Amino acid sequence: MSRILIVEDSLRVAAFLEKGLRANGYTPTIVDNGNDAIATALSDQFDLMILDLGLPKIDGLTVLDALRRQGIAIAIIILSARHAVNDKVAGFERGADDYLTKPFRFEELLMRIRVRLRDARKTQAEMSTASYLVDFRGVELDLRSRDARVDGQIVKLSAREFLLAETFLRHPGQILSREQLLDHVWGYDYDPGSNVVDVYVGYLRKKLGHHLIETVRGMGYRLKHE
Amino acid sequence: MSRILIVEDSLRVAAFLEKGLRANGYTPTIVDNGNDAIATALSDQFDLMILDLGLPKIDGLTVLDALRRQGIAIAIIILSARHAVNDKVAGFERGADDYLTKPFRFEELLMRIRVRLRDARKTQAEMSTASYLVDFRGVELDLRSRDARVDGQIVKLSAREFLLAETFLRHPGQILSREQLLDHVWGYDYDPGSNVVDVYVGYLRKKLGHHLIETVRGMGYRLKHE
DNA sequence: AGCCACTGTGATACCTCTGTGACACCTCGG
DNA sequence: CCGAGGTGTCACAGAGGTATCACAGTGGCT
Repeated sequence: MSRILIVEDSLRVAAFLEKGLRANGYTPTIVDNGNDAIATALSDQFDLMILDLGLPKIDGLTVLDALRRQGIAIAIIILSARHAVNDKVAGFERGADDYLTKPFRFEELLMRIRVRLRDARKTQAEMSTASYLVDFRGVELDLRSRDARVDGQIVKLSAREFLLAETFLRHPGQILSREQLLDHVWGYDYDPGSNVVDVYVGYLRKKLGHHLIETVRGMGYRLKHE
Repeated sequence: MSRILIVEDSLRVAAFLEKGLRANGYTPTIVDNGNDAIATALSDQFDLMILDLGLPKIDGLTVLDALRRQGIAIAIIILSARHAVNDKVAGFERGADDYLTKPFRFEELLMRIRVRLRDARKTQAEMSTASYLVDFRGVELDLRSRDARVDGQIVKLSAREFLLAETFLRHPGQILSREQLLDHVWGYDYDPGSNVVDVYVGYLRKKLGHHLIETVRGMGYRLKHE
């Protein structure tokens, strides 16, 4: 299983990342400053590093420099609160593999992680030819064309609807709380008091069929699995 | 077995915690103020601390700060009477591992304790595979999906019913008094004069089969064990 | 600019679950 | 066999979680 090093000083974001990665089968480790980041990346075997640029004392870019100078080949995905293109360019020039601006949706990060790791198990299946498709009981999602098909019939989904549907199809049978769905589909800092999830589950049901998504009262929703 | 430090000034709650933890195989120690909490946590070897925020003199958050500043890595679960989200965030940011609002059900605390203690030694793989199932004579509870199955057939249980069933299955053959069941399933400050337990035992019998739960007159109920 | 699809909010209707109180029933000791 | 206290069951009302709708704002496209 892939080991991921999270370098992030905000406890809230770090916890969000850890929880999400663990739930998706990765083994995350958290450090909250540049020194530890360098030390840990050098001593331990990690497959990928998620690096926040806005660190106190030692800046993320400095960490990046230090690692690359020492010839550490670990894949690095940069997180940044700044919208400046400068950071993005600077990051790539110093050897980052990918770049993400906060706030981001967890699914987006996951996707990039999968690409970077070329994860033997899942991603290969997902990325190689045939499997741009996610399929579950007559409902297919074509990740490339963003089309959905129900029993062969093409159904148009909006961007949000598609993301939500994808999240459900990737976790069949598992209960997904409103909070989890907000994190994954809307981004981790979205207003928790909103009822968007309810509304969009309603949209999906109308488009994909009412039998597909089940309500688990007090817990959340899930794809029916029988 | 794991040693747990309870930091709680309310005698009633402390007693409730001690009794419950002891009954579940832990070894609890009680202190009722911040000074003792810090001193004990520093001197003794505890695996986990249950920390009430509403302490006199030295506040719980202060205790948390003091311990973390000294590099004590003990797992900490916070209890708080306040519903303010502020406390929750403040707690996490100062290094608490989990958070529970009073009044809480004992089962909920137990669950969190189990997660925290297991975190320490067992790996992710062990947690995700087995042990989400509780099984007893043809009745299964899937803790993750909140499904109940009787001889393979899925039976829908409400949240309360599920909790009650879980409590019985976790203590097969043991007589559980109405008081114990109230503590575990409804919360420690629930009106002791209520007959909810009787009513819900009735619901469970109807749904899971009348042979399953036996009445012990004058004592309580228990899972039949032959 | 005008159109249109999409997104998210707030209000409201709906519905399940929860717990109570009343009452019937059972069991045991006298 | 009777009474008392313990237990089982039911209907109901309140609480609170969920579904749905109309609408306003946004941004892309022509």
